[in-house]
Amino acid sequence: MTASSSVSRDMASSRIFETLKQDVIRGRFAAGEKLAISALKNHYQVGLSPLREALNRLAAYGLLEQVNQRGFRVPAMHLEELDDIAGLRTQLECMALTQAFQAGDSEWESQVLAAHHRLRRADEHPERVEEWEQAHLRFHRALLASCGSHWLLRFIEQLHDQFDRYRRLAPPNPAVRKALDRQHGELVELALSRDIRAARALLDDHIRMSHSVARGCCASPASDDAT
Amino acid sequence: MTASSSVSRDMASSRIFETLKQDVIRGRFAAGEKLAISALKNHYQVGLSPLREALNRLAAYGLLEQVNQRGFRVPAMHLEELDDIAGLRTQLECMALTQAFQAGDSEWESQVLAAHHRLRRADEHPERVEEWEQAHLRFHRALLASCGSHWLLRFIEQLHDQFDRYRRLAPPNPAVRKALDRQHGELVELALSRDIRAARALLDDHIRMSHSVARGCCASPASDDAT
DNA sequence: CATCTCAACAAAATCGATTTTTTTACTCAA
DNA sequence: TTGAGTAAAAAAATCGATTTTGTTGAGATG
Repeated sequence: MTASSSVSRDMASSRIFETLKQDVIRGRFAAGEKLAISALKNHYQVGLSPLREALNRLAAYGLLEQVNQRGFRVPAMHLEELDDIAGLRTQLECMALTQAFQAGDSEWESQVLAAHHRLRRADEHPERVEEWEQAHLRFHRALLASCGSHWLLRFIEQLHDQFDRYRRLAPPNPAVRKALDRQHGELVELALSRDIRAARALLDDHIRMSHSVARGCCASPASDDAT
Repeated sequence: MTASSSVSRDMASSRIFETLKQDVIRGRFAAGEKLAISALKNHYQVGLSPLREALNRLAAYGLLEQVNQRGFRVPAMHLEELDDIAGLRTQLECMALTQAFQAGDSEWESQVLAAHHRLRRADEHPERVEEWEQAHLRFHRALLASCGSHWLLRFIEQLHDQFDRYRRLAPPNPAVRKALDRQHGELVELALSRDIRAARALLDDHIRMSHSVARGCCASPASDDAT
């Protein structure tokens, strides 16, 4: 197709930004760990300048911390912060959901259905975790996409990334996964019938469930060591 | 004082970040303008690396846009986006205000009073605009500081910066300023008496007033030109 | 024995130069 | 006149080297 021919590959700094972002979210670094810049440079095989630009962007995004003359570190994790993130995420997503239901047109409905279908398909291959993760993210994006607020969506995305950092510490749990998946189906139905009240309650539950799972794994936090 | 002796000056990149941030917010660049990197380098007298790191941070923060292989530009301004920013800011600040009133202790009350006093003092020198602006920002920060949510405060700060970019386009208006200042005083009283309902209504009005002022100046937007 | 100093070391931040990409200006043909 | 093609110019991105700053530990000092 013609569209894909315009794939002007992005800059090294953008590529390394995405890679590092995923690696932080997936917990490939220890919480509180100091990032040795030259080690990263060798590991990812990139130059110093694009690497530093990526680190700066990640720090501004909140997935790294920058200390004055002593480089970058992965933020420590605290139960307290998880609760903050989950609580705010619930409020913002419910807000967006309401607006999305009010403003959503039939194109939105189609996208939600499509995203849900992809999510169910991804569920058939339990071994490909990352594909499911991506489909899951996209489903929730699609559900709120029609809310009409650029900034609300932006903050929700940011909170989602923060939340995922905690959630992914927890080991996979088929029972929970199954329950969450049932909720996804119900959310689609409620979207089509525009049942705002029920959908808000369900989304609240949905996040609460993930929250409590993540909470269990954050309880004994190998957090704020540094040395 | 001893505290100020620990002024380990920050890196060049942080300094230029702050400078550029203020310059964008204060409208020293045209909306939609492309930033010529080497021109900035000369103008601010900094090296390329710290400059680029600052630009990357600003882009991640949302005060600049980064296009793939063609550098950075100041975001265009749209009435539609102003409405989005103002609406979301109202919701988030009211949310934070409620929590701040519930969780605020006497230390918080003291800080609010102190910030309000500084704001009134700054008001006595109408010529020093930036001092008033800073005091104003700090007053609103102090009012919400005890809300207990790091991330909520972070998002509010970000929206505040975005909002200011629009608000500062409007010419100074003594009548409006006076009305806003009266509201600041009322907010302090409502904070001390913990009158959540009244305070939310007042804060809503407060933002709405600034919003409509900014809206007047955004109506004929010299916005998305680029050439 | 604890603490301080300072040199050697390691790491981060910055600079200057090079490489890559985009934009501009121009030529020639339809 | 217009439009495609192309070479020169400009700008952005990246690299390698240098400078600056923080850290460590041996030896001196109280």
